[in-house]
Amino acid sequence: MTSAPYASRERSTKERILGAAEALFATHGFAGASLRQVTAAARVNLAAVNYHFGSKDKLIEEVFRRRLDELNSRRLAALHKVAGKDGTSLEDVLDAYIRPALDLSRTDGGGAAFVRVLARAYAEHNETLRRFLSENYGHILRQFAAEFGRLLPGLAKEEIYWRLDIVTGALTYAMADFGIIQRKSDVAERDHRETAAEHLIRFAAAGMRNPSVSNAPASPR
Amino acid sequence: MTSAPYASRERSTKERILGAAEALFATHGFAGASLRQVTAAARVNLAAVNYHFGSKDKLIEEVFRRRLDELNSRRLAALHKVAGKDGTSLEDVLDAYIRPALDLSRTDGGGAAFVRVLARAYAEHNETLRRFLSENYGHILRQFAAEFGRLLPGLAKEEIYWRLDIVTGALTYAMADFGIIQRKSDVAERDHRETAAEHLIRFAAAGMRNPSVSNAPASPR
DNA sequence: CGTATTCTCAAACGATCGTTTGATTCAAAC
DNA sequence: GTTTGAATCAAACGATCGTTTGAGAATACG
Repeated sequence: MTSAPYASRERSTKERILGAAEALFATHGFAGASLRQVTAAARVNLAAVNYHFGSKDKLIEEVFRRRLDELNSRRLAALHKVAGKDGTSLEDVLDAYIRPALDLSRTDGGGAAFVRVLARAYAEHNETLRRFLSENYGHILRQFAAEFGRLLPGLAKEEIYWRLDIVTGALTYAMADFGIIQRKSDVAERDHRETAAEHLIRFAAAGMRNPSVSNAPASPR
Repeated sequence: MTSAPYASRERSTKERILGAAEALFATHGFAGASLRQVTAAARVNLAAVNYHFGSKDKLIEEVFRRRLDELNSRRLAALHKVAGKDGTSLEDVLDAYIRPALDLSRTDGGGAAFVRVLARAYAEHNETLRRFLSENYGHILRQFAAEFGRLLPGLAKEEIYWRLDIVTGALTYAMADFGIIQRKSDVAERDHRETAAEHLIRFAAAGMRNPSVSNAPASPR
């Protein structure tokens, strides 16, 4: 294992494959995007995927790992800036959770595509993928839940996990721009995402703050 | 076109195909579930799909139409029971929106599978499917938005659509049981969904009631 | 009855899938 | 300059995909 040959090109073969796979997985899904589409978009040979990653499944895992590592550390960094402080508000913690995903979706290098890939991953029932995501998300989820518990002492631990779970679902949904409502055509994509994040933070803060009710809420049928 | 031959079997070939397709689409996705899997699970001949439905895409559309017609009419019926009345609360309207989906997910005939299919449809970028869903969902969405506007006169129309959109995303996410948090093993599936619906109604009501803010909420970065 | 229509079935179609192979090209090591 | 190993390439592998075909079975209708 010496230093890589062919290194004097714009981006390495592995990175080009990862970028192309990210974009195509976002558009056509994991089963819907073929390795021939991916390698053609990356302008590399078909065999390069199995050579560099081993298999299509391993490629999928690598697409996730590259972005999730960054997203997780960013969320934790934002959380640690406000966690345990006196003046910290619920909106601050939610912002630490949501903002990094928004920033990621605005990254030039395909972050917007990855957010859609992430939403697909939630919809996929693939057990291998679910375990992979749970390991990554569960780590930061516990730390956020602890901080929410500090700011909302009246809520049970399980209740907090419930609400944070809903926030995550709504976040994934909104960030991926899967809404039924079409945004106005004159509103740019990133302004749309920014507006969505603001709405979501207000929405989520109100939902998290809502006092717990002992019994069933609306019509108990 | 006379009455159908072969009618004297447990369930018709078309219905068996639809049921098997629903279950397999929920598990493996639209591209991930093959017609050979579907016809094998339905115990019908491979060619039966193209004979009865024309193509795989038409089969997918029919899987949606069968359930969405029922879900839409149920939601509208529930809405019309409370719309325009004096004592109607926000929770009542949200219940009219969420409860039919919960009931559908508890249907014996594969409704639980369809809810997962529905969540997949939101994650799919398929334009044909998006248009099909938008036509069905847009219809009831307008009526619900009108009632929400009556109960929340302080909110702009666009704001209501934003929030209702987020509720729909969170609903789809929660109903499909795609949460990160694993439910306790001793809690049955339908109890889990019931609890999720109650949480979602409380969460959504608080979010819908949250007064509008003129400027950006949390950290404006 | 016989004819017509609807439906089922086994088999095959061409296309595309993920993966593997073996030769070739390239850059560094000695 | 020769050797070495990593990287790329065209080509093909077997498997599976959605779809079509044509013959046969089952029902409906005269």
